[in-house]
Amino acid sequence: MTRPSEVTRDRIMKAAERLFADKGYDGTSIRAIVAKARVNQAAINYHFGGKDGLYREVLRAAFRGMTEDQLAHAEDMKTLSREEALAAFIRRQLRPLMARDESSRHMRLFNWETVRPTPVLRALVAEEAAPFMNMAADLAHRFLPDADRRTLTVASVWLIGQCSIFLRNRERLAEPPVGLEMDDAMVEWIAQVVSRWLVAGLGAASSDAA
Amino acid sequence: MTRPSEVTRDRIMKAAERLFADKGYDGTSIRAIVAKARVNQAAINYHFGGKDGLYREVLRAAFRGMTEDQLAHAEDMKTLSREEALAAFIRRQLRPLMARDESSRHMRLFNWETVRPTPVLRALVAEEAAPFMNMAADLAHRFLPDADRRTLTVASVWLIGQCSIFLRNRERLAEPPVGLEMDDAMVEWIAQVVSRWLVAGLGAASSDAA
DNA sequence: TGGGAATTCAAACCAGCGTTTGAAAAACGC
DNA sequence: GCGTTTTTCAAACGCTGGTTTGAATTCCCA
Repeated sequence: MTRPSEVTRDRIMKAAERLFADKGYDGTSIRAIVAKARVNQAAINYHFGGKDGLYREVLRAAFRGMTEDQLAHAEDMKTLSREEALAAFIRRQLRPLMARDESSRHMRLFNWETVRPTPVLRALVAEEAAPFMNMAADLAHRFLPDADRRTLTVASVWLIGQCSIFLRNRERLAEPPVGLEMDDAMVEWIAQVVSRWLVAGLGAASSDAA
Repeated sequence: MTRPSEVTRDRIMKAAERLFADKGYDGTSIRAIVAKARVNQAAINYHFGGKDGLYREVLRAAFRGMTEDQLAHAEDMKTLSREEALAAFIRRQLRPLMARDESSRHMRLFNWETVRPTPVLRALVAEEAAPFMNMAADLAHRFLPDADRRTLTVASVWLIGQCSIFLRNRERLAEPPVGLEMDDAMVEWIAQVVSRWLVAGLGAASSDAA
């Protein structure tokens, strides 16, 4: 576990996860990673076979972690009303705006993929993202019990995409002409408002389903 | 107008607009542009002062065009019910999925900026995007007449971000595990469904506003 | 403890990028 | 038509990516 080689591997993963989450794949250079991790430049190629391999590994770990998060919350979700469950779902999506912990980084990594798919890893993403998709699909199903598969699919994708504009534009939204300072209170409030709109939207749809 | 120098300028703009719309700023290289436009590589620097200058010009033109589109539709919007207006707004956002005409390219360019802000041009974007923001704000206001400024702002941003996940992931969504083939009928149908959810969501909120 | 494998390291390599250069060609005004 | 300006062009420059190299070092186990 704490073999010397494992620690550099770990240092690289940690540094890479942070940088990829903040700047995305293209925005992160090998040299930036090794500087942050304080390891030699060739170490990435030695341990991961290249930048792609490292990214694959980081993304895989992030998805695993995120899936665990989701599964852990999935139990709570069942005890919540569908409205509360949806609100929790949205709040978790917006959480990276305030928190800088591990699961927030995972969420931001995932968000890069939803918004700017990395050419390298379609297969992995498709595979690992499935549990997350199911989560959203279950949620949608609670609001649209009579909907067909296609409707549920679109609803899931739509729910997952709800918050990316806020995540990707934190700094810009703070400036004119928008002027939304993203402090904790604001994020919490946005989560509430958006949740309310979504609940009302999907909730109404369930009653007048065709 | 048809001075020889103008034609190469125009060829460059045309090619660049297409490539930037498809691949974004970082994904598009000078060499790709000049190959498509069939002009010399130095022409971009000569006519636009560099890649940044060219992008600024393309983006400015695209925003101008898009603003015109929006203003043109703004009149129609007033004659429509708020529900129909919202549906039209969403349909225009999704239009780039089916059409490959000029205004679709403008919309896709704008979408790149909402989703992955270019460091170069914050000022321009903030300035030129204002009319589009106002459009969304007006729309939100019709559903939330009693809402405060902050709520309207969030609602506008939220509306603008609704469709980016569909625009940016056309190819991926077509594959498993999602499997949404984006033909014209599908796009039209998605526009309808999403519009209905939004209408119901914002419509309900107006009645129980705090 | 000795020897082979695993790991680190500084340095270089190579490809692609945006940009610059300086001369050749074309266009323009008189 | 001529001299000047504008515009094109092929080539190269400098820089930053990711990757490779080969020797030096460290680790690990017989």
